[in-house]
Amino acid sequence: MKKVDILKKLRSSGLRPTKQRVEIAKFLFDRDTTFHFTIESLENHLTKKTSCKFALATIYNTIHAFKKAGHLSEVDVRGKKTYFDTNITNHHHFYDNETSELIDIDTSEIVIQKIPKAPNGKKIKNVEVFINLKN
Amino acid sequence: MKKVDILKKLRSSGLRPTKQRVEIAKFLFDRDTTFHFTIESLENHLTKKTSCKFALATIYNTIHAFKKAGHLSEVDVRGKKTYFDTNITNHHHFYDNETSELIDIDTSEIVIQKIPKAPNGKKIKNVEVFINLKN
DNA sequence: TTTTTACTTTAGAATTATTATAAACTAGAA
DNA sequence: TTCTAGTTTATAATAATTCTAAAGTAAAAA
Ligand SMILES: [Mn+2]
Ligand SMILES: [Mn+2]
Ligand SMILES: [Zn+2]
Ligand SMILES: [Zn+2]
Repeated sequence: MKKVDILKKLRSSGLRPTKQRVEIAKFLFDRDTTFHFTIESLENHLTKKTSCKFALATIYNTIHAFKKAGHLSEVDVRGKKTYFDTNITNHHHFYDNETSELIDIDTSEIVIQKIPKAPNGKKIKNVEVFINLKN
Repeated sequence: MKKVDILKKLRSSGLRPTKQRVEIAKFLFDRDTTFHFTIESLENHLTKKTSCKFALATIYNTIHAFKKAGHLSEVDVRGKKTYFDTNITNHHHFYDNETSELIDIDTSEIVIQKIPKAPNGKKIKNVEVFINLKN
């Protein structure tokens, strides 16, 4: 992924390319495998890997703008912190309780043979499979 | 379910049968269908349906004791509040985004034909299917 | 029964994750 | 360069949850 794509992510999220935002966008999107993170873990990575200072509010604001623009998704994980995901396609997860890590599962890797019909007047929006791991 | 069962729930959770705890236990376990709730919704129901006063801390403490004893389970739902479940068997859920309500799905109603194997050195602990509903 | 003890309830303080605020700063237009 | 709207930041506010310690109560001991 080139720098022009980073700028595109920012522009399409309605964000000016400031120093902090470019660093965040590069960190999130300039990689070839999915990245799952919390705001806290992202902050740690950013302060470790860049020479830039980040107010927590800037990280929250930028991540929310990316999410709103569809560049990030959110994953439900037990616990108090919100998990975000750079994989915005429909997919499933392994969750390692020991390490608190998420691992992507492509939809093609899970086949559901039988599923109940939605309650009266409702439709199925999407199906999420969450596989808890143990040692 | 008889009162003796309520007392058994309390005893097996290491809790003395006080007025508040008996009311909470009756409200949660003296019913024949699953009850999904947040601490806030439970507090509302309790103050509405009983003549007893409940400190929030008492509700939190009691629910956590029940959960620790295995009488309640927790469900991951998007949002900030923790959801609890009186159904402690392995099962799945519909989630209605409009009403924020959970509906149980028995494991027999979902058949998974193909599932990826767990990552190296890990085992599958359980599989949770979460079906989001829309109108 | 009364007394004693350990456990419980409670109001309010503390903590944690998140969101809001408003003053100082800056990218990009004019 | 100057101007303006948007941005960063420290800090305050909020929401869910947990902690605390004083006052109350269940159940054991006497
Ligand atoms: Mn969560
Ligand atoms: Mn949750
Ligand atoms: Zn993912
Ligand atoms: Zn359930």
